[in-house]
Amino acid sequence: MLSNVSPKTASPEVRTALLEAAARLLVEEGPASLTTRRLATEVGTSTMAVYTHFEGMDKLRRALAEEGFRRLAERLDQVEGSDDPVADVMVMGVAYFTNAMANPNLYHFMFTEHSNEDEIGLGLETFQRLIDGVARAVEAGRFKGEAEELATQLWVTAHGIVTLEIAGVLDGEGLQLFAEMGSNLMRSFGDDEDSILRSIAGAAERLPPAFFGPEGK
Amino acid sequence: MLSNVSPKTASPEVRTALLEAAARLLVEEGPASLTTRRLATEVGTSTMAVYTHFEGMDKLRRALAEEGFRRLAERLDQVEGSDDPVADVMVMGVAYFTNAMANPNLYHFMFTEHSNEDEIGLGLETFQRLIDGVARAVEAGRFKGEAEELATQLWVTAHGIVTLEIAGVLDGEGLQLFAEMGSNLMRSFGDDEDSILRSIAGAAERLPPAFFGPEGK
DNA sequence: CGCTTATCTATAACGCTGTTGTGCTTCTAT
DNA sequence: ATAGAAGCACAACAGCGTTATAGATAAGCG
Repeated sequence: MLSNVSPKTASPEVRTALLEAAARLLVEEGPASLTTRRLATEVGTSTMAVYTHFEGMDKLRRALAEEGFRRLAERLDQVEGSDDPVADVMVMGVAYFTNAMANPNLYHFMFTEHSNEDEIGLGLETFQRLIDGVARAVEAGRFKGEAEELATQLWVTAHGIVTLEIAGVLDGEGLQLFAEMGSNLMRSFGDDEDSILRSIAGAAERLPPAFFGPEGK
Repeated sequence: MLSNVSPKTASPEVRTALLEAAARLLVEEGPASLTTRRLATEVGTSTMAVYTHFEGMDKLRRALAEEGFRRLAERLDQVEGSDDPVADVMVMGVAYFTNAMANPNLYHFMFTEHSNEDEIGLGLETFQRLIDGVARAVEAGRFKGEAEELATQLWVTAHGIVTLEIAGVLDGEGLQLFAEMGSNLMRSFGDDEDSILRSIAGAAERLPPAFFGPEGK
């Protein structure tokens, strides 16, 4: 490899390129493909770039986990609020589930890679979207209780289903199970059966156009 | 290392020693300590033992994941059946949660390492314990529905809480959350509030003696 | 402009990893 | 007793993350 045209100080985009290459490799080829030499080859640089723009593979992997949460937050932000906050939460739930199942390697990575103690609150900013949605349902009188507490129960259910589905023990019935458990959960939140059924119908109308399909690749 | 007294064909216990050393290393020092050379040193042999008794690190890791499910099943089998099947399920739930939180590295490993397609039903034999417990509650008229379906919902909830707790986002309130969500879940299974409260009281009596504490190490 | 300084990078090397090949030792079976 | 098989130690391979070193370019300042 000849040392030809090489920018020196003017290359903050190498960091972005590394991160995007890492995300693509993780999604398409799995975590084993995340090596310094492979990343360097993909970006067209040397392994030193990993140490210049990150502090090593550990920090790069952590940045990649954050990128995963950032993409999930972006997806959740695409869910537009309506006059039915419960339907909004349902649509967010489907977005969460669909996004996770479309990129299982990335989803698993997000909840695995921050095993280190520092900055435990990795996905909390993303989780705030769900809390806000639940808070609107509480304010509307549909849910009774503290928004964060209720949102946590929804998160636990979604996360449990997604991870077990990824592990291969749910035989692809994860989304259906999520709908069932989600309905029961919302009923335990104080919403009445008829309202839930109407919100399900309303949420269903917002889903079929493959709104959450694009990133299915 | 001199080649001194070395049994040839009469050593099926080397396989067990490797597996136990692997489990101990995983629990005490984390997944990074699972290397061929480290395992060989721990057992007092060479790295070739990994290839003699397993087919390589991949198969050894898979066997270790199975060992984790085997230990979990053993723990669940320690829960004695009583005349209150719902209380039995509650005690099993606490056993599941406590066992997982006592060895988070092993628990995470169990659901991660079978990423390969072959033999997806790794923990299904273990899961059968929960299904049987739920089936007794159904037969007793406490729960309404198909046992496997209800057990799956309990498993999803427990797994979601455990994994999020391990990830560090539940601030140690996992067990309390599990009790709350578990109660709501059982109520959605058709059990009435008073019966649930009585079963909780009955289950609580069987827990305090640190019945699930020994393996807390 | 000329010079210094800082930043980024390529190359090579270190110790580590999983894996494989080879040969020796020991047990089993005929 | 002899032939075969099986388990093991040792050495070597490519690949991994990481580090040290030196070269090349950009920016700052007289």
